[in-house]
Amino acid sequence: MATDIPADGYSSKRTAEIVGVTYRQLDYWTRTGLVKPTLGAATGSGSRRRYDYRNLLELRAVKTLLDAGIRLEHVREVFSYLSEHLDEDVTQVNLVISGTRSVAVRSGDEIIDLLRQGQGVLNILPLAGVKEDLDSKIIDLYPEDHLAAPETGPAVAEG
Amino acid sequence: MATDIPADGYSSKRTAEIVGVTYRQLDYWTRTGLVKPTLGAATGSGSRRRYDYRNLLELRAVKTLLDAGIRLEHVREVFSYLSEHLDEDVTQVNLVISGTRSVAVRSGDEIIDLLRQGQGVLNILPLAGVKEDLDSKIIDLYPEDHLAAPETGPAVAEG
DNA sequence: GATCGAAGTCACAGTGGTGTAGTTCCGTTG
DNA sequence: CAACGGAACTACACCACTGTGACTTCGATC
Repeated sequence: MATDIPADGYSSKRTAEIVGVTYRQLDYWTRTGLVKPTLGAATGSGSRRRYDYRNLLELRAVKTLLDAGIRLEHVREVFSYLSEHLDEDVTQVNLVISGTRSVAVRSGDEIIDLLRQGQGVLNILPLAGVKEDLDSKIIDLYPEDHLAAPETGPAVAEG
Repeated sequence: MATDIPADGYSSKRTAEIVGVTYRQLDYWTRTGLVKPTLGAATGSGSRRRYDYRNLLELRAVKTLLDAGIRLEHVREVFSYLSEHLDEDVTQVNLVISGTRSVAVRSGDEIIDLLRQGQGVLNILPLAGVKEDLDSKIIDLYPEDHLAAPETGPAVAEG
């Protein structure tokens, strides 16, 4: 099964399409260190970046936060935390951002608890939605590639 | 009792101090229409703006959202809604921002419901905290003025 | 009507990009 | 194997937004 998943990931252009940002924006984010293309960073003009499925998940979460009106600077702060926790069962977790603190929260009750102590604003990002959006976008754009999906998602790269 | 509350409100400088922003920032927000000093807009160099207690509440909410990393542009969108609902018992309400939509939500259960349908990010601002912070800041900075507080808050202006 | 505090104005800085024009790598062709 | 062509990274200039600091100008008050 594992050999069904090409290991060469996604190109910048394709990643941008899937995530729903411009190439220039993805380039900017990558150059400024917001994301690191797991399967290969750029080494100069003509080299190619390679993003994996997890990168896509991260990028989609970033875009969702930006669309919600959160400043990129703030997303950056939050993001080191988020990227460590995308491994957990993403569909069961809500990301809660309280000021500069972030936590992964599993149940609604926990969120209510946080609300009670709540200083400032809670930003709640249901990660299940992020994954859903991402997967359907991949299938949408490249249905023919979507033949052997691993548990982590479609994750089928271009070939 | 009503006569105990000076009707001339708060000057720009004082408002900035209480809300916890620079004078220049408050000036910028006011010039660009984010807030309108209820008790008197500027009519040219040398004129004086006058903010009332409700303005302070609005401004404090704005600052809280900004501190939470939300873009001013987004705060502007949300704000027309918020300013209409600051009348309700502020200490009982949470402001929930979902995308560009805003709602006032009373109980935690309602928030959980919103989370379930949740597209994108929920930004939750407990307004009780906003009022508390504001009031204690007023008393902090100007204890001698705090003699006749109306139900809406300290609301005692300079004189 | 002088003084002084606050509003106005202008220029500039940092963030978060975007458009365009190279530049380089890499696979293909001759 | 060398030249070619295209994809995609890079560099540079430029934009809007969100301020800030410095200086000017005006209105209220004494």
